Amino acid sequence: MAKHTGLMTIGQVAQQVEVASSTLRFYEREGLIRPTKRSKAGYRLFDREALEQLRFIRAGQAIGFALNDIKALLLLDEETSCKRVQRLIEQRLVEIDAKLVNLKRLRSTLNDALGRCRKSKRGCAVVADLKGMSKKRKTLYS
Amino acid sequence: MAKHTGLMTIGQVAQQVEVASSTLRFYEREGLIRPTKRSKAGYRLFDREALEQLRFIRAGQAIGFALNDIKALLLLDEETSCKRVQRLIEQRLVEIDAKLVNLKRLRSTLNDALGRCRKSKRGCAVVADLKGMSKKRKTLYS
DNA sequence: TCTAACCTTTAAGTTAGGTTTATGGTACGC
DNA sequence: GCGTACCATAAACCTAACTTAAAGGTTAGA
Repeated sequence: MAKHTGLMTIGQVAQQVEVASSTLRFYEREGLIRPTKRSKAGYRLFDREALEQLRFIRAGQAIGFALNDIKALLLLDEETSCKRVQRLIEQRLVEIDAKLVNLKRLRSTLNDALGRCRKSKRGCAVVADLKGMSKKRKTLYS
Repeated sequence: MAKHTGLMTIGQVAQQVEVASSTLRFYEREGLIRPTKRSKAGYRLFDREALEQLRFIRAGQAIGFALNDIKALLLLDEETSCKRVQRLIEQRLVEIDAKLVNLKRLRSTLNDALGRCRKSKRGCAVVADLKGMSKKRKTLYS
């Protein structure tokens, strides 16, 4: 198959980047990747660059970008001014900071409750806490 | 309506706890709440306790519990041993700690990239970073 | 009595990021 | 030339937590 061109079938690509073939077809439908060409029989054939692109996509996901954002990043193509990229990143940083604050607060709330819960003979401190919590704060988590 | 019983219609409850009426019907279907009674015409009527219960639900959501977990907590009812609650909380704490670690790492990655991105005249440091990232780490984010 | 703002139900739609199923063609080793 | 593993497509399904739509009954106020 694909004798000596360096091209790979969907399954080979899938194995390399550790995603399901169905996911790759889904990415293609969403406009995130495109096979280099098709074989006579209609098989998708990808070159090594596709691997790079897919790793880029997975890395983008790993840092919390939605596929739509990643698509935008892919369309930029390195030359383009990175203003837009900067804005995307800055936005993510704001979100992340908010999450960090909320998670830390949440952590200590739960940890305190757990401490009291472990000590108490009857009744549950955590449940009691939850009952009172909504009065104090709007969101602890996002 | 509901002249001098202290009962409220779904819309009144919805307004008090700031959720949509449809959400309350959804919660009922899911077994999270139940109206005290129905009016002659079939209108749901709730007492003040329902407000408490709903605030409990929202507080639970705010700290990252799924509705199913919250349902379990509601069924416990304060008397019950809080072993199960403890396990739920401990589990959440583990998740939270993992998230904190990932978010912090992510924050500094993005922040570094952003700094370099702001300085560079051409090409985008962030995009370049993303291209290299997948080789270094599995997950930065959850 | 009319009308606007409620309320009821069942069923289907939404979002994101895929996965699964049904049906059928292709490639390769023995 | 057979079996098995792989590929193709379209369309349906999945989760969570809701929202929206369609069709119709109720209530309060002027």
